[in-house]
Amino acid sequence: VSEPTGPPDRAIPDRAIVDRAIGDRATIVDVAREAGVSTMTVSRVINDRDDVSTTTRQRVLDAVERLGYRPSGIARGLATRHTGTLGLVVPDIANPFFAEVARGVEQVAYARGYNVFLCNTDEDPFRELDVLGSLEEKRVDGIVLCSSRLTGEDLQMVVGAYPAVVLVNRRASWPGQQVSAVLVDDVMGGHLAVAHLLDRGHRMIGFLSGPAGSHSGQERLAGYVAEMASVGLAPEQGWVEPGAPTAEQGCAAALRLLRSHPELTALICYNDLVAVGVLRACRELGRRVPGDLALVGFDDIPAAALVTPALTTCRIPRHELGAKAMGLLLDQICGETVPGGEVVLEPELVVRASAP
Amino acid sequence: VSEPTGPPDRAIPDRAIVDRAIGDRATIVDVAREAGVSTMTVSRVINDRDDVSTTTRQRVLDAVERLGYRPSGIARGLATRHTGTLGLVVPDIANPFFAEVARGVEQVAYARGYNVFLCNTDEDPFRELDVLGSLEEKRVDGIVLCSSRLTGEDLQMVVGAYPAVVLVNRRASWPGQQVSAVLVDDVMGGHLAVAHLLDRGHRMIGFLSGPAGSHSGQERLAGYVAEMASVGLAPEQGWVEPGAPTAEQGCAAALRLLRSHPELTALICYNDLVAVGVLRACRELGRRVPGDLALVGFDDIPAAALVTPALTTCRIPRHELGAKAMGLLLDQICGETVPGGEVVLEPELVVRASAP
DNA sequence: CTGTTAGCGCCTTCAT
DNA sequence: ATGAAGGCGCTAACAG
Repeated sequence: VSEPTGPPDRAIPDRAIVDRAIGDRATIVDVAREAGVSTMTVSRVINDRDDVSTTTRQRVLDAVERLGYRPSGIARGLATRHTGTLGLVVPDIANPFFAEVARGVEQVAYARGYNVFLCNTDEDPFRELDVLGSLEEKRVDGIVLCSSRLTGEDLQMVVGAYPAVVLVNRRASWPGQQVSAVLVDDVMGGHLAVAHLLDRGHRMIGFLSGPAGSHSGQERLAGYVAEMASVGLAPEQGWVEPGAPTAEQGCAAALRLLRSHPELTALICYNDLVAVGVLRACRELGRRVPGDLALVGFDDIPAAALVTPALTTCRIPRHELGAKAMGLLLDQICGETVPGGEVVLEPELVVRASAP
Repeated sequence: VSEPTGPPDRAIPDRAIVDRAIGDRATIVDVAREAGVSTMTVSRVINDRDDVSTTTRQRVLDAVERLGYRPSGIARGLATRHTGTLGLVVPDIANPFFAEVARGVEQVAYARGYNVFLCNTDEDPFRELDVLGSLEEKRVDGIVLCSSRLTGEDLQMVVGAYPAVVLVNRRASWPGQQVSAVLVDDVMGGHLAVAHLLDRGHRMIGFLSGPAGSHSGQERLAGYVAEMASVGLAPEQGWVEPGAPTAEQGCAAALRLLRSHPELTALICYNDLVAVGVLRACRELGRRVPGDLALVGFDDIPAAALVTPALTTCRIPRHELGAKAMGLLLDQICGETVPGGEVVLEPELVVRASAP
């Protein structure tokens, strides 16, 4: 089990400053006094319970208004043992993929009255453990954990520390325990891309498979191979070329692949960035897209629609990924559902100019 | 003062579920008993105070370890009146601009031991008030508020409700009170873009000014006019064309402008999306970029480097915007600084192929 | 150096 | 329909 780097020292605010805004805040006692009732009655009103007479309720409401009272979620959390807060852990919110996942997460949480803590991990397992620890101290009611880099062992400990956990883009289970998860069917993505190209008459279809270790890359490749096989095609070994998932490396990989295998009439790319690289390579080689080479990417990043020609691509439902994850989490927290549920989302082919 | 739509009902988790993970958590009392000391001593140790003997400290630390104890931030918050949590309010985290701001915010907060709540407003003032209210209930120590759509009146109330507030992209002040803010010098952006083009020999420089009501659009335009004037040039009225900030409308606006003023040799665009639209228009008109028309955008979105030709653009320091905002906020919370400080960040010209 | 006492603001249980 | 007493887990202010 890896050790988290110690959490940074908590800054202790100057008392005077804090008191300026917090010190003179009205409490439930003030409201009770102002309304001439007990704190219990105030509590009943602000929690919207029905065993309070209409007139009393109104008196309390008026007092609340007059004093500008806001119940303290902190005190409430201490008393009820649930905080109405959740954690979202992502590698990097500046990555548009996770930004959209976060949007889905936040939207559903907001709709159901929860606030969510945003934590970035920079894909660093130590940092991941660290933020997870801070969320534990904050006593969140549950967490959504995206693309965790934790070892199985660490992950098991983490899962045990929270009332509820949902994984995004990762599966995990141990004897007698399975963690809820939301996943994308990447094999299906490979299918879709190939099927579209086959349908347009292509037979010589290459594959830029991305980083060698990528799980989704492997799955997309599997879908490609299977779909080719379904029409009796066995892609040559040399038709698959790995490479880092950037435009630069995509260009380089495409140059290698297209020079050694000029017979290819279509290319499927690990993601849209790679596809953009292929566009560059083709310009260099004098091959026209889609005329001389059809191109299908993955992800549907914003730039996919902006480059020329616009990219046909396999869209991952990022927003839904987040929304579904939060839905699962909240159902679990509310006890409507037991942990271990799994949702697999299907990608969708967006047809644009690069492979019409 | 506008009314917030009522906050959604808070979901109350099923007791049994919550107890599963929270109920049997070790408390400071357990640790004290295990270590054979008082709770106060444990408190001193976990708060890293130095008035504890080394041997006692070790005994406590061992007990903490053995019991897997984690102090409750909730209980701590109630006792100390500061929670170690902050709020970040943005229009839409899926917008890459705010995603990068958020990254900067989170990074600095993390480094100083704080957790941040992420809230989206969808540019809806009602929703903005609503999330602000929820943050108030959570007793955050401060907030960073991006591109607020609130009226001055509402904003004033909001600012009074928190220990500390920093505005991004908006200035606000009242008699006797000024709110801290981080801003971008858009006038300077206009200067930079024009200066670069003048330097390359352009004189006939048009401006696609974006949405008519846009504040930053106005400022950029002012910078453009001033810089042109500085070399004795007074752009014709017709050289400035407004339009929605999308590729589609950018293309349309460029078509209008270039057909009515074919003499233009360079164009400055409200943002990169508009610039992408201009690229399309030029393709349609058979004008080459940068040969027949030089192009400068704004923002430096990821796609700016991916399109062909890659866009020369005025980069807004988004990450720094967030980082500086959080820095200001924390300094204020710690009492190192008084409210009202203002930081103006300067954009930076990124030279690429569209205006080499 | 260590312990005791008294809350922080709210909710739960049990009375009335 | 309303109220009184006690506790959630932790820390501040004082003792010793």
